[in-house]
Amino acid sequence: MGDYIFKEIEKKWQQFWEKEKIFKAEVSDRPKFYCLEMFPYPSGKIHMGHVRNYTIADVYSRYKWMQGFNVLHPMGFDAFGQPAENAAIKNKTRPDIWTHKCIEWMRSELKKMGFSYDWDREISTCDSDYYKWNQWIFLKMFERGLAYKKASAVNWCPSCQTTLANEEVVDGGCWRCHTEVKQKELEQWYLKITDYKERLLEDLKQLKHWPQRVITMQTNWIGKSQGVEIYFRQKESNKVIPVFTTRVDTIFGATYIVLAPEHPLVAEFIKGKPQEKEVAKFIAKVAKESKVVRASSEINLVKECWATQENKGVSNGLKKEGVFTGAYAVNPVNNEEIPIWIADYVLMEYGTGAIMAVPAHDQRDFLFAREHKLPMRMVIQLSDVSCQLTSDSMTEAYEGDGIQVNSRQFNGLANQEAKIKIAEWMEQTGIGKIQTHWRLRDWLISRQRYWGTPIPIIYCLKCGIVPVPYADLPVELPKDAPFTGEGGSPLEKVKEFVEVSCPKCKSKARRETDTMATFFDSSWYFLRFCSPKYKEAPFDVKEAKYWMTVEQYIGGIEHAILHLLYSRFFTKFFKDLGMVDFDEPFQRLLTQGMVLKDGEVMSKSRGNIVDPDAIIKKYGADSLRLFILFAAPAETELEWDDRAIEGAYKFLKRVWRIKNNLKEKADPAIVRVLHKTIKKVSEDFQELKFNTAISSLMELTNAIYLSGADKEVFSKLVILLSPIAPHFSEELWQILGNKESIVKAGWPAYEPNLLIEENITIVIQVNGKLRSRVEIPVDTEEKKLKEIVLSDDKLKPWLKGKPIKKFIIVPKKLINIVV
RNA sequence: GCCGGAGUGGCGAAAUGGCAGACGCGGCAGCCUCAAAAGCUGUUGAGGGCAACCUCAUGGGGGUUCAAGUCCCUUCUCCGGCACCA
Repeated sequence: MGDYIFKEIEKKWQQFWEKEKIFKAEVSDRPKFYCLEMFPYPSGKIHMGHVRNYTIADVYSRYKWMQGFNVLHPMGFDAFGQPAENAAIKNKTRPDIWTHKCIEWMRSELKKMGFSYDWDREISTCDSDYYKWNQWIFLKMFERGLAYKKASAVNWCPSCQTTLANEEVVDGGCWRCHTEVKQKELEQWYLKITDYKERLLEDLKQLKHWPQRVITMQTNWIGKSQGVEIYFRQKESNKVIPVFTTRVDTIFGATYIVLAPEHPLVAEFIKGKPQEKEVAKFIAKVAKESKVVRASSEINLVKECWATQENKGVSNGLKKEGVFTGAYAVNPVNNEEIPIWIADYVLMEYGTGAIMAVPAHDQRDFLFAREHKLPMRMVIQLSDVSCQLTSDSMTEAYEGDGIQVNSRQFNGLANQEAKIKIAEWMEQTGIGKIQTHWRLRDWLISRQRYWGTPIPIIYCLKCGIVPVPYADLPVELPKDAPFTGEGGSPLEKVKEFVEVSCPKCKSKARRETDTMATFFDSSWYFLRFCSPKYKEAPFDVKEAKYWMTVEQYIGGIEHAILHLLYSRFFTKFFKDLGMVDFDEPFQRLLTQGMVLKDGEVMSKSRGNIVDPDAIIKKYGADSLRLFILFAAPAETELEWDDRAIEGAYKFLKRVWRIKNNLKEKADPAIVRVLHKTIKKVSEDFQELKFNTAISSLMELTNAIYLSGADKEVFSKLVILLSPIAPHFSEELWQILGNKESIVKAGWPAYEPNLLIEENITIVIQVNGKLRSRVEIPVDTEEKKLKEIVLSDDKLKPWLKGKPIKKFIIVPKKLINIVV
């Protein structure tokens, strides 16, 4: 019979699946399963990262189909974004035309992989049917005060000519083009994600099946820290200076306080003092250093500059510069007068912009105090009396736990206990207030770009900011906009778009020309997939109730913060609107590893890209799928290997040949191996451990090569292989005489009785070292077993003349004799 | 600096505390062939031994245990996240 001609086979079955709508998802009374992968940006070509991501999801979906679930496995395109504009400038085309061309091409490439999508549910975020609902959601948020406009210094990418969210600044550069990010004062739209900070943090606990590292990253990003705001006063003016600390137990050790250079009270404090000039000079100098350098991750660069310095035991390599203001503050717990300094290591945007400095117990304060010869006082002592710290002998701050000293009525308490007691005492006396600070900031969504969702807002001279009425949605992007590549949004230059009449008073008004960050689009697409053509709302509440939540979500780790945090935020917002009844959209998350070539990420600039299309042409999609699953566990990095893909292809051919040599009746031994394999593959699929599932399928195949298989055994092998190599398996399934798709064949069950072996091999160790093994019937009694073992010739030299101290029996496995 | 994760043959990798290296790639040998390709069968951690077999091996050093790649302590290296966050 025929050879394995993957080209014909793959085309045939792709057409079959599409025509027969095998993977159509419809609400039914069967148990549902929603398997979702992060939808791609339509750049035109798929890369190995897509192949890996979507193959993992596809195998799992097909496995769920075969188990009898009603599976929702949709695909769409995250189609807004800057490359379309860049292409428009470069190729003198329109972004919509370019994007749709890319989508078409990409869709055909995905189809060549044989993925089991319900293509009837395809969405593109750049279609007004979709982005209309972005605008709808924005308006709902606007009504509730969750979308607001604010002037502030924002991250600005000079190359993309647009603003960036904090989450989009990576190592001080633009996440997309890596250009150094600048600060710019602008009026911009924000979403009040901070209103959800408690829930975003708290509900992480519900995510039992998310990778720990994603949970940790989000926790850090939200950055909750609990402490006390303490009210110091300036000596002369009696002005309150609030200071935030998480270490209220060290309050008696505060020997000076430090304000950020931008702190609003600074000017007042230095006025008329001899220090005035020097302080002003210092502030000017700090202001010149860009905020990016001081506050963002570009610190890495600065760190390198300081790397040559001696910085043993230093918590960070930055030098701390500062000046004395000439003013004094009063410590409210002991009325001590302490100097007020200004330093660049205190940031205005965190806490209150002022700190109490405790050099003995904070490393940064320690370094600063040493540099400027400021006093130091121990207030936490080691609990070990034989080993006590003194402020003179310390080479670094002691930040650990201990016993309170020099702390008046709190002396002798453990510092953790004192922390609570002091905080309570401060609340009672009004010295301070228990408070929580957060790292999370509101989400900046304005972009000065064309290819995105227009923000549905109109500016009227009389009425101010006016939302576009729901009935007027969508605010459509004008198709013809001038793409010059010069600064500013092309939308500003489209008169018909900008010039409108006010929806309220009908007078002349101006339309907002900013568009939304594309992460807005992807924050709710998983809900749209439940009812992609719904016309009344972003999604049909009834359909979403059936399909949501997503049982398995699969995508790259690069979205651990951005997309996954925003999606969680939107879900909570929809819950508040009463549209969904759950807190979290994604039950289980798998972050797949990257595909590398020669130890490096595949990229155009490195020139090490392996094109999936070329591999499909040479070996077929099934071999590619098999290889990419087999080469490494799903979560770890995968090294592309040109030779190993050949191995995958060989394996398929090897299975293919079995059909020519089927026996009438297979040996019972092979049937037992089959059932073992069914068990192993089922368990591994459930845990998305495809590499070991495949290796057990290879073992079964090897066993069949040794002793042969009958039709029954071979059919089962083909079924087990079908989620991985679907075209290949459908073809064999048909050759075996089946009329229906193998997807409908059902997932095989294993017979537990067949897994029980009659004879088992027991390993015998002497003093933990392997010395012999015996084969015995499963039900051998311990006494008998002991007899057999002790008469084993191989053991004689090891046991001779030595008394047996212990005889350990691990049932059905191992015996260890200790002599 | 803090928080995660990882270090196992030439390579990708397996191992509920119980035979380390399953499965595959590559290598070597053989069969088939005029030859090649394809395929099939062996073999393949290191060292020693004619052999049966022995010794050593999961980044390093300690420990717990009858038994450790796996648990604990310590240390080194690499990767990722956060970072003058008070």
